[in-house]
Amino acid sequence: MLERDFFARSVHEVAPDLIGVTLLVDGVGGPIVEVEAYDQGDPASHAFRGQTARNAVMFGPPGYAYVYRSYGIHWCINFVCNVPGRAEAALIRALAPEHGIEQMRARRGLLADRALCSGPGKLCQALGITRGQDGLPLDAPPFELLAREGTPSIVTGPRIGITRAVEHNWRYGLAGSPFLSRRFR
DNA sequence: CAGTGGATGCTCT
DNA sequence: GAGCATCCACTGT
Repeated sequence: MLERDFFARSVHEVAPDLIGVTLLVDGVGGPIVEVEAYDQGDPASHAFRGQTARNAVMFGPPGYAYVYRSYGIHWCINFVCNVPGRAEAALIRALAPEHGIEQMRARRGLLADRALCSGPGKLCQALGITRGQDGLPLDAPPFELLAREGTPSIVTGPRIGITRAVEHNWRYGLAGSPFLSRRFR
């Protein structure tokens, strides 16, 4: 498991450190290969305009899951970072499917491995993440986070799917991974 | 491969 | 009533 205070830091430190960390939900998942950072004062962040019912978890303590519905169809999961009130979070965008691949296929349909978790919405569908996991701590079931071994080679670039604050290179990925949602330029 | 548009539900203006 | 931290199918090269 990750150290208790892993998430009690700036999201800009946590996000790259998440690359290579294994995320499991009820034993299904694999090493994270793509993450985006959203911080306080970030016009692209859900927390930018203050606390609401939807984003309340972002304003709470670090080390918790913030799950929201995207485009009315998909679910996306964030890990809350920093200290309460700072409302920073790392969006988990892709992982390498290694554990429970059969269950992922059952949830996603018969797809190539590289299509199972290569996007925030796909990843949540493959791991069975919904509103039911919003606000749950990351150091207790159904979650399991396993520290990475070694230091991965990390690439950065602009975040995807946003219209504001596009200038920041706050998207982090595992260099050369075939499981990214999109290539890095 | 690149580009486009529809599906769909909820939040906030 | 607008606008999404998306995905997939479909079009045209």
